[in-house]
Order: sequence, then C-alpha cells, then structure tokens
Amino acid sequence: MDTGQANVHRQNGVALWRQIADRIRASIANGDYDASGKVPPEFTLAAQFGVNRHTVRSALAALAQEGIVRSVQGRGTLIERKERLNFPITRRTRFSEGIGDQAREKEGLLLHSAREPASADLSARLHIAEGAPVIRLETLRKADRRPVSRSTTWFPAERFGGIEEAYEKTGSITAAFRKLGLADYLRVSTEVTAIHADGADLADLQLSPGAIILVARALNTDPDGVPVQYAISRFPADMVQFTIEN
Amino acid sequence: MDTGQANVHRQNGVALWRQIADRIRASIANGDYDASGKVPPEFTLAAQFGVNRHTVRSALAALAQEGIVRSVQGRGTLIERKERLNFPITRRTRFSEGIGDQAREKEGLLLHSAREPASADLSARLHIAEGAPVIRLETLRKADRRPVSRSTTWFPAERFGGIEEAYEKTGSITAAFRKLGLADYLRVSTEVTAIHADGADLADLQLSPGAIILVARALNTDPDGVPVQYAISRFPADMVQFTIEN
DNA sequence: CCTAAATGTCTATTAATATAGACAACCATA
DNA sequence: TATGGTTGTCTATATTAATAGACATTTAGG
Repeated sequence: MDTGQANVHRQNGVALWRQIADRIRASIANGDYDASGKVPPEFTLAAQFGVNRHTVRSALAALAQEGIVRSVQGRGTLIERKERLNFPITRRTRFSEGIGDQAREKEGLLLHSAREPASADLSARLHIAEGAPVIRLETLRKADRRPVSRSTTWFPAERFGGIEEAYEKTGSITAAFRKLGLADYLRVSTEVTAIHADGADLADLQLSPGAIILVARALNTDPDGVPVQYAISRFPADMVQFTIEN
Repeated sequence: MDTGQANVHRQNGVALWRQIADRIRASIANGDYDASGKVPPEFTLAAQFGVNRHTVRSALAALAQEGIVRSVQGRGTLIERKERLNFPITRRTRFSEGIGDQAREKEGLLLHSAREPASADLSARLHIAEGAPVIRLETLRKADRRPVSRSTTWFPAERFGGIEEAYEKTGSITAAFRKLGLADYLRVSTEVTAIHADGADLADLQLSPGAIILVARALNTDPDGVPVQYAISRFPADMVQFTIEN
C-alpha cells in the first residue's frame, strides 16, 4: 500500500529519535524487514528519515533497550522480536482463551486488591447502589514472561466476596468466577481508546516512555444480563491489536 | 477511581509540555473540569505535575492551538471544546449512522481515487485473484467541520465500477453502494490498533504532531458473505472512541 | 476602587536533542 | 587475507526544552 514518505516532524514535543524508533518498530511488526531479518543500515535509515546517523542510533538504542533489535558491530542490527498479539473481542471474550496459542506461558498476577464504595460512574455500570461495596483488583497479565496488560477491575462485593483469593490462586478471572459459583459470563460492551502511557503503566508494562497504550473498558454480565464485572485494561499498542468479529 | 499521581517523565523523547498537554486534554474529555468550565490555574498545574509554570504554559499554548482551550488574562484558561465522538462497531456499522446526532454537519470528501491491481494481502481479504483490479478511494470524513477520519478503502473493480463518482456525489459509502445496486452490507471483522500519526495524517486530520491515531481495518461483505469492501480508517484518538456492543 | 488571583512577558541559565565529522573495530566474503 | 560494509566511539557545536525569578497586565469580587 502507500509507501508514503511520511517524514518525521520537528519541534512537536516528540523527539526525532523517538518518532524514528516508533516507525521502525511498526515496520518490524509489519514484516517489512522479514527478508533479511535485519533493519537497514544506519546510514540508509538516516538518509530515509532525513536525519543524522546519530539520531538513528538513538532510535535503535531505544529499540535495543526494549529487546526488539540487537546491534552487532560489523554485521548490522538484527531483529530479535517481532510480534503483535491479537485479542478477539466477542460476546465470549476471555483473556486467556483470547491469547490462545499465541503464547506458551500465560500468567495472571494480582498486584493489589481493595474493598471500597462504588463511585457514581461505577455503580451505574454495575447496576448497584452508589456507595455499595465493590472489590477492586489490580492485575498484571503476562504472555511468555512479557507483560501484555495491566487491568483495574471491579466486582460487586456482596456477590463475589473472596474473589481476590480466588484470582490470586488461579491467575484467571474465569476460574475465579467458577470458584464462586458463576459458571459463565458474557461480554456486553467494550470501549476502546488510545492514550500515551502514564508513569505507573510504563513501569508495570515495562515500556519505554512515550509509548502508546490501548485502553479497553469492558462490562461483563452473567447469562441473565446482571453485571458481574467492570474492567479497564491497558495494553501496549505496539504489541497488541484487537479484532472484532461480527 | 485511582486518582493516581502518575507523574510525567523526563528524557523519554517526549517533551514534558506535550505529555502535560495530552494529560490535560484527556482530563477535559473526561469531564474532570466540568464544574468550573476552566482548567486549573497554571500554578496549580505546575505543582501537580512537578514542573515549572512555563512548561505548563507551553502545554496550554498547544491546547489553545488545537482550539481546545482559550486563555484569558485575569480570568483563567477556559475550556472551548470537549468531545469524544463514539463509534459503535457492530455487524451493521456505518460511519454516518454511527455518528448519529453527535454532530450536526456530516461530510464525506473524496480526496483521490485510483484503479490498481490487488496486492497479495488485499486479494486474500477480498477473496479475489491476486492482481485483479480494485478501486481505491482516499476519503476524509468530517463532523461539524472537524476532520474525524481519514480512510483508504478498496472495492473489487469488476463489481463496483463507478463507485468513485457515486461516492463523490453522495459523500457516503452506504449511498454509493445503493446506487450500484447493493442495498445492504455487513461488517464481518474490525481490527483496531493505535500508532503515532504520520505526516500525511497530521495534515489531513489537522492534528498537532505527536498525536495518537486509532487505526481500524474493516472488512464488509454483502448479505451472502461475499467481500465488498476493505477499509483502513484512521481516527484522532483524543476525539474518538470505539464501542463494541455484543 | 482596591485587592487577590489569574495570565502575559521578559531575562538568564542549565539540560536535553540534534548535527557534523573523523576514525576505530568488527564481520562476512570474495 | 584483503576489502567493503557495517556498528562503536569520540569531540565539537548549534538548537530546543526546561527551569528560575521578577514584574506587568487583566479580571472578578468584596
């Protein structure tokens, strides 16, 4: 498709090396360099983007930091990792099944849990009284040791007391629900937005600053349509895409 | 929810003023300042983000440039615009209906059209032979005079010859299809990713550089399941969210 | 009509970004 | 084993981003 020059911009608040790093990362994910398994030489990239070679080197250093490339003197800059996990969003969306066989090792970590009164917004979404108790879980999910999502998720406390322990033991919302007697649940709505990563997400998702995050706000209900969970999940945009099949 | 300090990051390739501008823009969209209709004073923001007042001023200047706020000496920084268009993604997703009454004026502009052979990727998606002719439309959509999406969309040329003119006249894909005898079509899949805006999109969508773009890759079929359109649409992430209802 | 609370403007300094050029070190391969 | 292509390192300089402080100007309200 459009090979568009789409050059790089100055004085925009985004450093050139970061723009270039983002572009190269995208090209790698896109398979542009699959033939050689290498990124083009620094000289070539510098000419392509119309910048100094040192600027390109800064970009490549950032990508090396992320573990995406590895520079070898005399040989070139080799592509180490190249992936974009796909998350299908359907009526039966589940994180662990969604990844499927795209990753071998899947982990779900409980970072923090709390019991608190529902805010106005949250109580409306969960169809409970404002101020009614909810359980909040802060979780981190990993695939093949790399963090792929950082979620904040709320459950009505009356119905799902003890879900903290259930999640901590199983590392899975689906399994935790089952332990508490909910055999099935459905995704009724998902809102998707994108923002720049903030401090906490940078740390938890091991991103280099300036990274983009896909935000999904999801509401799950039981089979009778009663809300059981509201979740805000944040995914590194360069590693993840969502697919909606209708 | 978490009032999280979520401070701002240095030496990351993203200037502080841009990070702060992004955060304030998000807060405005989120309705955080609805009570006063104003952004907090520069002093307060500077303390909040842990930066110099001048840095905050740079951020506010950028937002003023975008038409989101307006600073008035002696009074404060007033919120001018505050919106995030919602695009429902369903089996019957249509751009114009999707916007619904969120905007008064809706426009669809044809920037460019071309007839070309289908790439390998495209032919697979449209279920046509590789190299078979397709019509490509480059379109820009606006709501209330502001650009909200920049799309590249392909149609099998054999079936939809003349769709360029039909689109140009009507400004709507749905109407253009109808003119060519296709009364109905369905959205079968949508892939959502997020990237930094490139040069062309910055210009077309009138964004300030460094902006985030939501990318939706969509496949539409006729009621018999035969692919009729593949589209890649780019939306300004700070103006738009997608909602998937299951 | 004064005052407090804002934003506007100016000067000066430091740190981060980007450019420029030269040359060393390393690797594959002819 | 010589050579061309590549990354690594160093020095120097210019531009942009960020901090710091002082003071002017405007507005709203007591």
